[in-house]
Amino acid sequence: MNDKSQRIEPRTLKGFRDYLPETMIPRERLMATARSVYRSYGFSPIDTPALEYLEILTGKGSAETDKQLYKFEDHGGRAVALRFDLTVPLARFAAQHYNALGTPFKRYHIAPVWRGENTQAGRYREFIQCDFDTIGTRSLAADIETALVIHDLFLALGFSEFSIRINHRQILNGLLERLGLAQQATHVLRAIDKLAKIGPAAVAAEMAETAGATAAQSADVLRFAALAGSNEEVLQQVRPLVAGNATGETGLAELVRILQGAAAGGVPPQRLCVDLSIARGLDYYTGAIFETFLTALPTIGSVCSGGRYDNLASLYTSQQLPGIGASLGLDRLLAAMETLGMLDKVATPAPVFVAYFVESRLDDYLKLAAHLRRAGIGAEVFPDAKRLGQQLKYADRRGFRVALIAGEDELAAGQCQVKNLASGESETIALEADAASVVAAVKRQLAKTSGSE
RNA sequence: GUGGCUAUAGUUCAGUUGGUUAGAACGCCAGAUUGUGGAUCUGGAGGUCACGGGUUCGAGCCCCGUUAGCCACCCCA
Repeated sequence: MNDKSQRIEPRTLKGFRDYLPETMIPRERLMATARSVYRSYGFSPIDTPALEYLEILTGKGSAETDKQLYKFEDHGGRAVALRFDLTVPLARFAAQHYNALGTPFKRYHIAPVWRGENTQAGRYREFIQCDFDTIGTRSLAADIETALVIHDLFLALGFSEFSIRINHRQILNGLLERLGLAQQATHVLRAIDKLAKIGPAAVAAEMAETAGATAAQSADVLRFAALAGSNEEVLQQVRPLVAGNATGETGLAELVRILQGAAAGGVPPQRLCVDLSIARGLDYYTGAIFETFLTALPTIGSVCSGGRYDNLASLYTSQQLPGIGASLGLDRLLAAMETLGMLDKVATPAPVFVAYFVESRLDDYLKLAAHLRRAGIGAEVFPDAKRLGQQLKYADRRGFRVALIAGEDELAAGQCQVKNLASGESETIALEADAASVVAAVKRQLAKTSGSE
């Protein structure tokens, strides 16, 4: 077994990753933040299996998603696949439990999904999505609420500079109808979606190639996709372009209503911008569509996207299930926060370090830590009675914020040092049977240092 | 899936037209300081040069394959 040639090389599959504490701690914090924002709006948690019958996942898929599916045969000879998003499982789930759920139904789902596509920076084969959806209602109140949730979410995550880009599929469809491009809508929208990235000339070329658009049609499409200015200004310019087209006028009216509601709900207009170049590649969107960009890092792409769909579960049930939802890309957002330096290098989730000073006093340290935990403060007792300097170095490296130090001298005097590791400040506190004063001193010190957990 | 670039200590990288025992910085461990961390100094551990084959008297360096990473396309979170 010790023979090196027989040793198995430890490694992870392409596109899959291990998570060390310093990346897992912020990851969990983000998930907890998303969870609490979703719950504050009344969204309920659900979960579904990682594996589904292949036919469930391929039913609505395009050739593209089929290629990305991890599919195989299980031990019983069933054709199965790993879910590649959380929306298709929701459709199956809603169709299957329709009667038990009732409508409207609001759920959130934070879970990993798998895509067998090529990797790239911030793009992996296994990643977490944080979805929230409202199904069973066509009310624009749900659309408005989607904007509010996204807005609250990014504020709660610590961002102030971001913009939620909003558009409406029916406006796009109305415009395309007037231009005679309605049949090729999917290709045209896919091309428009790339406008910011590849520029108008390349978009025109793509539309000519994939949608057979004439030069005049391309020019018209690009003209409306490039409309800019304040929301009022953009809407003003769109109005005549959809005038007389029922689809376009409906879309425009809905968009106006959503903007008004979002403003009433507290979203400042600079954070919710009408952007007619937002198209979303997925063809099942039928109404409002959203993408969210970080002002400091627009190149990373959308970190939270979604939109309204008319009929989520038509493949699985005859029930009409309209809805709207969005998905936070946790791993992409983490990659962004990493490059923006927004993540603390903390490798411990407990803020208090208890030094193991005198070997015979272990029980005293254990009691001290227990009192802190009872007060809701995480505490770790060092496992070895090593030199104090080494223990403090360990505490410092891991990002502990307060250290408790009690040697023979302190214990004999019925005292304990409470040391703030950020400032170096240390106070000596009386150590009562219930350690109440120490707990109070720890709370005081923790309040002085910023930090989470 | 297609095309391009890359792979040397835990990390970031040196390594000269192929030529003896592969280096640095940071990190890690220990000591200077048998009760006080983030500074300094000293010492130490750690690499079959991603893996497998080939060319050569000789390969970290050249060739082929595999794996992984990065970039573009595609698509998307």
